[in-house]
Amino acid sequence: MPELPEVVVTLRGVSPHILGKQVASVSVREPRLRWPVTEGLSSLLVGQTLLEGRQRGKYMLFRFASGHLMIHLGMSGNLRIVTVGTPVGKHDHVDINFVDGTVLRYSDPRRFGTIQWLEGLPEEHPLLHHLGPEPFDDGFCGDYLYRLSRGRKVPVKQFIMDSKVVVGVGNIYANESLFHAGIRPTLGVGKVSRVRYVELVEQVKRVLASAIEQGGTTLRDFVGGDGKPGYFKQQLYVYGRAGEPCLKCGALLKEIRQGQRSTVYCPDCQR
DNA sequence: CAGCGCCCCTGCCCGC
DNA sequence: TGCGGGCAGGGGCGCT
Repeated sequence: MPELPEVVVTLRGVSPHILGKQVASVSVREPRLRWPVTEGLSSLLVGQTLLEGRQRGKYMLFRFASGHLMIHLGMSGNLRIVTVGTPVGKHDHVDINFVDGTVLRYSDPRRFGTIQWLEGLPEEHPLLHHLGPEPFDDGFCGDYLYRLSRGRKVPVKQFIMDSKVVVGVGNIYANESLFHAGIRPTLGVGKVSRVRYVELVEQVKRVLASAIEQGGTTLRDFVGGDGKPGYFKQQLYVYGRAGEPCLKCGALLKEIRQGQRSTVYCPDCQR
């Protein structure tokens, strides 16, 4: 589920409940995630105080004095705040228990996520090392995409979903951004003009920002319950609407597959 | 190096 | 109602 907006909103949602608090214990009920949960996580964390929570792409980074706890939600993960003694569900794989009884609970049915302890600089970690700019960075601009794309042939949709190009643009928002920019997802990147990249970047930023904004209001429930925090179904123009009429021009939206993922576009608005 | 296809896993939805 | 197949929003890896 989580695309960048969900990650950002999750981080904002859980942070106030755990920042500045000391870890009392850690339980890892299921270490077999995408990569196994760091061995001995408990002894690495216990006694340390959470100093900061931030995000790099879809990775969340929680800073402690001696390192960072890195959490990725994969496709089906979520984080929420519960209290000690809250019954454990089938997919509640990891708990970080704080001394005041607050629990940061990680849940992930498909186990595509990851929880790793990092020593040293997070940006030097192999999983973060090659990441491109954040979508809201000034460095992510039309000119950047234009220069990076010259001489290449990848379809523009795969290009903007490549984390070496820019982080945080997942399938849904790639579809949506391309729609709003009027660019056909299959178009080879080398053929896209500079002005069109300027437009695309603008749309990526706008679409992500509005999803985050929407999430901030829809999704305040990180606390308590067995809550799946329920992902925000904001207004999507193309994703999940194959065969339905385009909301701008009425033409029927088309669906194709690119890199094992579904692409939906308007054959009239996107060229 | 660029560009593909594969695969980790469970849940859910659809059609029979 | 039960069951099998296909599909899901991530993303690294290994092969050509």
